[in-house]
Amino acid sequence: MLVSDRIAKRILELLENSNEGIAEIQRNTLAEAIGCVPSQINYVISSRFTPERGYIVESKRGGGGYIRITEIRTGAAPALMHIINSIGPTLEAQAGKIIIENLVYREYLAPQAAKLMLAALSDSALRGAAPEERDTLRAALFKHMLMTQV
Amino acid sequence: MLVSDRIAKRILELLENSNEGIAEIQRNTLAEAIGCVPSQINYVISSRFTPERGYIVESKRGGGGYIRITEIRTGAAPALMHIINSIGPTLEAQAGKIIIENLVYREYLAPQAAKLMLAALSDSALRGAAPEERDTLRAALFKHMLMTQV
DNA sequence: TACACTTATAGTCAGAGAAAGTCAAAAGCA
DNA sequence: TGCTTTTGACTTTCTCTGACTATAAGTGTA
Repeated sequence: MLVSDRIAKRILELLENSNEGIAEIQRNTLAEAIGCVPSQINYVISSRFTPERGYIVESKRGGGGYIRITEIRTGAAPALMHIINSIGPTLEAQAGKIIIENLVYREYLAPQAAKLMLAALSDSALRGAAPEERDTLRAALFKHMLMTQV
Repeated sequence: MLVSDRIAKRILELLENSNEGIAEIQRNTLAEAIGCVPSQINYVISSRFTPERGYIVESKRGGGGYIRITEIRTGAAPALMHIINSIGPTLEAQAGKIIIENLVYREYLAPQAAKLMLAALSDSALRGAAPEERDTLRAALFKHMLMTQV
């Protein structure tokens, strides 16, 4: 299992074990527990715990510093609308995949619907489109499909 | 025996030896074992492990990368496979709509899934693609999405 | 008290490394 | 001759690392 996956898993565990959906970590401590350099924690957070995926991240440096990751909790409809609005004119396959997985995790999307959407957004399904059009198309497809779930 | 045949055979073996019908390979490793260039793995996958033949392919690049080929075991819905195979290289929006409505009527497709698919196949979702590409794209999208419902 | 110095954190960024993907040209075959 | 296979150069994506920077809190001293 990748170091990044282990870090993400650990954070998700902390989120699940907290009633408020808050995980508060100390960067150096977590890095040491996982066995990686501290900056890799930043990498994982900035690549996987973003606002589009439904997280708020705050931190404090210096003595008593911390990183706090908060899971945004709203109903399904506002969450979906938020995502639809936050997706720009283009969307990469991997980014779409992570958003969908997160929606399933938060039970805003049925696994069956998620599978369908993942298939539609995959590179292989969009192979028929010119490469420079794919990300635009993917964004449009995703928005249209999400709209049906609101 | 062709190199491509040996690659395909190897993947099929992996699929058979897996309970879930999943073969996960590392492109470079397999290429080395077979004794070919890595890109030939892509060639074999894109020419033989297609949705029409009942496979779903996912992959990840970078450290810890992989290619995952999932075999769809069509127990419940041969009708869907039949439709996937009967769709040619292009598909018009109206034709897709009729097929979907029919599948819902015959209860092969949940209304929720149907909505998602209709949204993805609509002209408005595909307006980002060049007009001459749309019907090709729609056919590929439809096949990929149907595969997930088998 | 105000200031300087020290310690304890976290953040940033560029580069290296580890895969997979793309595409067009060459080669092989029916 | 026309389709399929094979090859390899180039691209893209994701991960990991470490040096350097920024900020907060604690501590001692004038």
